[in-house]
Amino acid sequence: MKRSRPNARPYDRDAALDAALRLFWAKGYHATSLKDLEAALAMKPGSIYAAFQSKEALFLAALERYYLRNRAGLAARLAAAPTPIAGLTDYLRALGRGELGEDPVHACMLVKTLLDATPNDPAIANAARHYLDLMRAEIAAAFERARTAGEIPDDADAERLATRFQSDVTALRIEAHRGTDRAALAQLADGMAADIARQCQPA
Amino acid sequence: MKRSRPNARPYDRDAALDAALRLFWAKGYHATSLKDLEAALAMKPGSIYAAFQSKEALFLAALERYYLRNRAGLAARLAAAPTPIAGLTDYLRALGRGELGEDPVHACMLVKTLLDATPNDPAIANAARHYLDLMRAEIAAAFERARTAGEIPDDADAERLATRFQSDVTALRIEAHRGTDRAALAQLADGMAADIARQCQPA
DNA sequence: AATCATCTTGAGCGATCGCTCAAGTGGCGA
DNA sequence: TCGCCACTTGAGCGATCGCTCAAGATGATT
Repeated sequence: MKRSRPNARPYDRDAALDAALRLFWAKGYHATSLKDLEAALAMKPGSIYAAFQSKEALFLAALERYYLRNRAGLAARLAAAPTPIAGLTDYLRALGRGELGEDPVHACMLVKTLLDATPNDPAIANAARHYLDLMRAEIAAAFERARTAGEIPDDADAERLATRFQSDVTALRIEAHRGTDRAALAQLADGMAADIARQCQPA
Repeated sequence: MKRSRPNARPYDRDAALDAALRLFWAKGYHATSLKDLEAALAMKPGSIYAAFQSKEALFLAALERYYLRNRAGLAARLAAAPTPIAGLTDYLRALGRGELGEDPVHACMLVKTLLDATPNDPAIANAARHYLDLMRAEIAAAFERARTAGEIPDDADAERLATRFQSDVTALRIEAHRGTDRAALAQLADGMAADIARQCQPA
């Protein structure tokens, strides 16, 4: 929207947002300084403020980007699986094996942001909460699809299952961030996936 | 150790550490300023630096305090329960009902610290990781006790169960921090407790 | 009451924070 | 070829950061 007139070497908004995302994800909002951003984005402070309105706005843009990617990653796994439940449990198992290509840090950026946010940053905390809600809704929708497809019992509680699934994903990512070894991580993910699958069987 | 000579109105080290713990827990290390600490501890900067060596050292002292309390809380629950497994599952259920008297914020301070720490604060990240390891060992020991008491099968993997249990606690606390309503939280905790109990039954 | 060791005080240090804006740069149409 | 104007630049703003230390306050001892 800024590039209305055609001249001057433009900054690469996409690449800049990517770099900002990586940096914010790794260091968190508070610990990331403008100096850090200048280096990572290869932009001078003036340019950063011309392109994005403020450090907070840049963070929010990066967070949205993270959310969209996360959402797409889950959707891709679900689309590739034969059934919704298979897709969800595959997602957990892949997460435990580091097969989701999330290189830099491992804890979920939404969770990191939620825990890092203070009452001084209401916009940031609200954004993180909102995206987490959207992800949970996405998961719940998958469980709903499983129900209408007859994969899980009619009386299964999709909301409850989604909450549990999201908790598992959160815990798994934190465990990865913590540095738990690959074998234990895979074992943990498999256990979670098995429990989710079990709860999807008729009682 | 500082109070070797008996005079001058002394600051209350215990109360100061408590206030620091509450503040750091709520805002995190990076977002807490010396100004905040001055207000919370009712001490001037000079006194703070005389009593504790630095902001980082004060944080580490507060974190240790948090760990000791957490440890004591778990031990109390285990001691009050008829069996180790009953104690562990009770702990989860109590956590889901907010019966552990952890007022201020709800996410685990060790996890918050782990996620907030950057490579610039190696001491802080290491301390958080270390305390988390100690807590996991405490949990694993409880599962071991359950095994020698015959409460769970001989071939049960106490380390694996402890990892899973700790993940559940982490996720549950984050869910509470997020603001999930009481009913859903209790439901989530009950589901986790049931799964743990199930994994403790012979195959 | 005077002494003295101890502890508290708070102004303010240098560094860094997020951010601004006047000056400079460079691709484009004429 | 040259003026235009969108865009970038970077020195540096005021505020705040973590922290220091000379000076003052305090209470036990004599």
